[in-house]
Amino acid sequence: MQINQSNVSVRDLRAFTALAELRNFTRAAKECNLSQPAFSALIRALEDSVGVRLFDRDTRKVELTAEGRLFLESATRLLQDFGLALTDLRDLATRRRGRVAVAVLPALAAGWLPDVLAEFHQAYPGIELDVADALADECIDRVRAGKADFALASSRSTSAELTSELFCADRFHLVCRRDHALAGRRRVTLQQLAEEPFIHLARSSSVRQHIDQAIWPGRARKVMELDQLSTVAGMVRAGLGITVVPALTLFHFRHPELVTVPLEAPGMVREIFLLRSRDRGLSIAARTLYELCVLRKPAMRGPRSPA
Amino acid sequence: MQINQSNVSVRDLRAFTALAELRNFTRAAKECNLSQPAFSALIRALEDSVGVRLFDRDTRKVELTAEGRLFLESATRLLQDFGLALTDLRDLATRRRGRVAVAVLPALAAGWLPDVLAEFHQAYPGIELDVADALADECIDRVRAGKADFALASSRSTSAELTSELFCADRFHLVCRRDHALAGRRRVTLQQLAEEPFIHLARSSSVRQHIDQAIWPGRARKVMELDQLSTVAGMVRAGLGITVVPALTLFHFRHPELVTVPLEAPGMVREIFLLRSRDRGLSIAARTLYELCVLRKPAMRGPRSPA
DNA sequence: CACACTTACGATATTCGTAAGGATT
DNA sequence: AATCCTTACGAATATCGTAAGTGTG
Repeated sequence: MQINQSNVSVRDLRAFTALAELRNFTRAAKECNLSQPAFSALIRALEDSVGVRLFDRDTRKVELTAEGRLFLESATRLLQDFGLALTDLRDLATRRRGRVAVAVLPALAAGWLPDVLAEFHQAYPGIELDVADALADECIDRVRAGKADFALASSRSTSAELTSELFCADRFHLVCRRDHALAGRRRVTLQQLAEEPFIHLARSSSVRQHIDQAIWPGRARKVMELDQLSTVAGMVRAGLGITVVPALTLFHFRHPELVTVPLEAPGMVREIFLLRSRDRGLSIAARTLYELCVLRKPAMRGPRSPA
Repeated sequence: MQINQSNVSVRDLRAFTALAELRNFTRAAKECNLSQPAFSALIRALEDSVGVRLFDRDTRKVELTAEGRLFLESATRLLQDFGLALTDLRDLATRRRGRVAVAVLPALAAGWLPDVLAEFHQAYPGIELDVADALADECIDRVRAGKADFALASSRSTSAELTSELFCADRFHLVCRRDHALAGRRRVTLQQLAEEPFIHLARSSSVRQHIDQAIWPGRARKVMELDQLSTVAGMVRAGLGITVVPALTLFHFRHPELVTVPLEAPGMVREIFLLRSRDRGLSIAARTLYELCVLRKPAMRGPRSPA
């Protein structure tokens, strides 16, 4: 007997239980796909390893010893537990079970993500999904805290813990009423919007920040400032002014009275990044969703105007 | 990945948990007494075996994957359970734990067994003892039913399930008062007792059966018939008669007014047998007590008269 | 003498350690 | 340059199957 350096394998336990059940070396050996002498040696090695004789055997009879009976209980339970552990693990690997948590900008979460998640869920119905629609800072926090596997946010990571890669570039569009002077254009420029009454989003939104950077505040004729894009849509529809929003939010403005026109403003792009922890790799489930997101990523130019 | 023929060993799990804890191949390898490359190969083989990547590793960092974290829980529990199973088993093997059940004739159980058990218990205090003091038939039943590991009884086994070996031969002694005519003899014969008033045990006792066989009933002057030997002792002491009992019961008659004299009756022997199941081997604890019983067995001639 | 476990032994696979390679800080 | 994981490869070890051995009913 080695000094407590016993090395018992799952196969050993299976051999043991097989012999305990069949009480016959020859048949148990066949069950384990081993020659009978090899099987015999295996059992002997196991007995040495645990330090106790497990079977009383002569040429006619094979019986568990009292100690063997005790060990059989343990061995059976161990095999069962191991099997369960392995099943769990393989369920994860085959994506039959699992969990993915993502943090996504509200615009993407509402407009683009649902179809992607639907596709994902249909392919892997056993995987639990956790979506947080949050602004950039909270997205980053969630990834950093391990509460999200990855995030789609509009700013790069601030710390070295996260990696970021460009996911898509969200270009801006004019939104106006169908009867507006610019409604028929294929493109519009910032200059053409300078004197238009403008419906703004709150200063805290990333959209507003981009716009303030491009159209310096003094130039635009601000009519009002709102928090929700759907409210902005209502205001524009009522003829109170125009607005400018990134392509990914245009789904808020799909309405027969409204028209969207791509904005000609080369530098004016809201970049969206895919953020994830630098050291903590993605789980299989998370990686799968990650890959699907990349595969289904919105076209870089943004969707055409619905007009 | 093999088709569900995974063979994982305890050593693999230990390596896995070591690496999960240390997050460093070199140190974990040392912990497992392996060269670092061998350890690396072992981990890779384990990952292949379970079919899932368990660690994310580059040259600078080793981290569990999400799947690895799940498996760590299982592995830890499995190792713990295995350790417990092994400890239990080795406790049995080293006789630090266990249980022995014996069925023993009342005479042996009261007179001879206590000292043997005391010795046994001192040597192996962790082993639980179950003693049934029962007559021959019940002793046999208990062994056959698996309720006793072995028995000391005064008849051979009736069935082929049990093996019996002669344990000791219990010879008969006269018991009389110190002032009795035969009290001074070194030996007495059956003839010398023929006319003595005789205190009998009940017909069901094995002692009585031996006596009835040797001294045919008509010849003895039966004074009374009792169930308990200690009552017989009292009657003899009161001068109501003599009796004849086997050596192993003489402890009932140790009294200043009583004398015991070996009986000269060659064929008259109560044989006591050690009985055990033919196929079911003895547990380590049982075998140990068995061996001690044989070692401490009463001398074949029976003890000298205390006179 | 037929069946079932054990021993013997040469062949095959695995596993090991050393040394070299490659990547990251 | 130092650290740490991986690859390469010959050597040591373990395991396997065939065949002979042994004991029991």
